[in-house]
Amino acid sequence: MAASETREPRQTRAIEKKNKIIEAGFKLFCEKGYHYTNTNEIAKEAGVSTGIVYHYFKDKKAILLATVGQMVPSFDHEIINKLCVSKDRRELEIFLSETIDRDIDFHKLFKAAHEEFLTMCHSDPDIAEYMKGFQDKGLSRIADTIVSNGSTISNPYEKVDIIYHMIDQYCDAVVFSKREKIDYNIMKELLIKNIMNLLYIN
Amino acid sequence: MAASETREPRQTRAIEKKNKIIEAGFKLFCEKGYHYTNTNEIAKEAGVSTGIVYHYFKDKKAILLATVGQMVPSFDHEIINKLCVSKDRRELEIFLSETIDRDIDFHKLFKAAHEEFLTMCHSDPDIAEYMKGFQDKGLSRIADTIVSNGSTISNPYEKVDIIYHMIDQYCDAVVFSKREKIDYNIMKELLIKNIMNLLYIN
Amino acid sequence: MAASETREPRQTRAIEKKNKIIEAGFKLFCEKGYHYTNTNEIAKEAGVSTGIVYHYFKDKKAILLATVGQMVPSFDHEIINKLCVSKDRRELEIFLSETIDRDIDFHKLFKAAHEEFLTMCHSDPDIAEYMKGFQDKGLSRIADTIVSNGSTISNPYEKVDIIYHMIDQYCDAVVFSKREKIDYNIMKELLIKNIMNLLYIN
Amino acid sequence: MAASETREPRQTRAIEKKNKIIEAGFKLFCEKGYHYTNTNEIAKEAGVSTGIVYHYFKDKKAILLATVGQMVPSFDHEIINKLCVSKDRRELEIFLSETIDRDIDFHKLFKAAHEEFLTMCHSDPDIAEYMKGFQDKGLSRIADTIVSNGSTISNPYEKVDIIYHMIDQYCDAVVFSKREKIDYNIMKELLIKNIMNLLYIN
DNA sequence: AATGAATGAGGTTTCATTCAT
DNA sequence: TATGAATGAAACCTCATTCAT
Repeated sequence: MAASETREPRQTRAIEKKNKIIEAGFKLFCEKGYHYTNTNEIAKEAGVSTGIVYHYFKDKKAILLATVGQMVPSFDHEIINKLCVSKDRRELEIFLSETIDRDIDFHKLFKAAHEEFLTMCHSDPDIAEYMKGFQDKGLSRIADTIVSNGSTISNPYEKVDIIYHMIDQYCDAVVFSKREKIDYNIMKELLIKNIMNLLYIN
Repeated sequence: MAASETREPRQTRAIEKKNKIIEAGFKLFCEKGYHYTNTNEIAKEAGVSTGIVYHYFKDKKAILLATVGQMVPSFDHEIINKLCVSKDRRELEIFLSETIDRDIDFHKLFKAAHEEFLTMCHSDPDIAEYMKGFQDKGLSRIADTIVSNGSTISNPYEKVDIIYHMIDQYCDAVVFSKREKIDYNIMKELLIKNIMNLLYIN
Repeated sequence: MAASETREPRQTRAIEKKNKIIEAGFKLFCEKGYHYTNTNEIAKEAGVSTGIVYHYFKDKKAILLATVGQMVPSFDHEIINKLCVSKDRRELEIFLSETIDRDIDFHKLFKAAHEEFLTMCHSDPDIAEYMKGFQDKGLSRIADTIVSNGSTISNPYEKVDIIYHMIDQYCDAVVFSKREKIDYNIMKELLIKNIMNLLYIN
Repeated sequence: MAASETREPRQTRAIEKKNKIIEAGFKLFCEKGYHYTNTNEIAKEAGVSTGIVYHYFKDKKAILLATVGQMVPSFDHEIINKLCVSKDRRELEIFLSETIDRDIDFHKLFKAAHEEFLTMCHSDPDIAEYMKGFQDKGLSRIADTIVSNGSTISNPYEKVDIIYHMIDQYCDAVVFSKREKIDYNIMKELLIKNIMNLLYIN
């Protein structure tokens, strides 16, 4: 889909320019939301003309699709290794804690756009399909590795999914909607304990 | 805020008309999303004129705010009682299972609008404030009752929050983005086990 | 088709406004051509706002379609009566001459738009269909009357068509593309003689 | 004017390239109309770059002007000879019939573009001038030959003009806008009879 | 309280043309 | 000569909101 809707530039300068547009779009989507960002602003932010935006992207939505890659936290090999290799509970807890902290920073930057994107999945089938594929790949890769590493963890696909969203939700709450009666440090501890428990549940 | 932005009609017919508008707005927001629904459509769906919409609501956003009440699942007393009173694990698990099933139906109807609303919380302070209050009230009421009932559950506010979002997330996945590799029945079992564990963690 | 693409206003003032838009569009299409006239200009010329244009017309093309009625010379009863009733050749010739003169004036006003419209028939199926129907009705009405009046003229449909276009073409030449070597008075005489001949050919 | 607006390339390859552009433009103008064809499409169809188009042509209009030569049927010597030399009515009628058939094929290919071009004559003085010269030359050449051949046909310029447009109109109707009530074979017969009559009218 | 016509700023997108390479 | 990325004015159209009735 992306291939038919976005022009793939060969030359380095062109790639840079395309990336500039994606970055500009991403930045503005995060700051103001997709619907409150117009294409002229994206062009201006990217330092290019309006027209060139439509040279690289079929339409405004195609820019949004191109930013998805930046909106989903990269499930890098570190996470994967830690999760399945490390058998030391304490080590894993510390790692989870660090991951959560990193994810909070990520949310501070991208979450608004990410969530709007999720929302649009519900009204726009194109986006839904695209997003689903993207998240699937990321989460499945983690679970796949767990499986292929011969871990004893049962139902890894289901667990990884649950854990991912628990962390995601926690970070979102910390960044955007701190409620008075909640102690977010305690909450984090509970979260980690709960995740640890989930991992080794049968 | 809502009070100052929406005119409260005294007469029954007027109230009915206002409610019709809210319902129409809610229906369309759910079906198409806030930004893809225009006020003329709302008026037509409600069977009223364009002008009268602006008699009852300050602007389009005010209609959205008025629909929030319908978007958050009612945390009724049943839930509250079961959660804190029941000490029988098995009974509680069954209850959780039923609650999840009910919540899935709720998602099928309202989730799209609900999520868009959450998204807008991030870019629109008015909405953020309004929404926070709303959710706060619902979730806090549960935790409050747990506390006042002398339950032995620790950190009830944090736990209720986590549990709420875990269920929410699960329902969303079931309704909107079923992933191939995931068995949602197993996932549900894991979820319940995990919630049970969380409740009695220290 | 017209019904679904144009809103039919009930109230007199609204009808007047709609007509103003049609007139404005027509005027500008004649002066500058359809493609060189933009909707803002039409609105301004009509003394209305941009938005209201799209309240009455689905899109710019719908305005064009609405102007067709004014672009085709009205084949009024006078023409019809003269053509079939009058058996006096001399009288008919004079009448043809007058008709041609009147048609020249008509061309001076409308021909550019008319021709552009014809052109668009070739690239736009909607317009083609609409135009065909319109011209069909006008020309057929003349031929129908000839038939129903028991005239001795054979093949009236074919003849009326040929004659109409001969006159049309002549007027167009007089108005727009006078060629040096041609004496348009002589040409007119030839035309009339030829038409008279055609009418009574077997 | 054309000379000053288009660069005349000396080298063969360049000439070929220019011709490719003209052909591409002509093809697309015929298929989609001038206003619905953009220069990028022309370049792509011609297999050249966008930029080079503007090396050979001052602007888009210049491409249109360059295509005119292909849009007017070539009034070749055959036609001319037949028309004036042949004194045999029957022979002439057959010839007219064949000419009309050939012209129908021509219309199938080129009429849309031709007509659009005529239309533009009315709004664009450059095109008007250019076109007038072109058609003038073609039609006048026929009439000139008639005159120089000592034909007895009176008012040849006027007659050739009328006849040309009658045929043109007939072909257009056959190709583009067949009306139900008309029998185009009968119409053709009438046309030929009428032309024959016109030729020998005084 | 009610209507729906009217407004007009602003959005997305196109495209003839230019320019750096 | 040749490329095709880049420009940016301008086009069409939408829609939240207002206003005359």
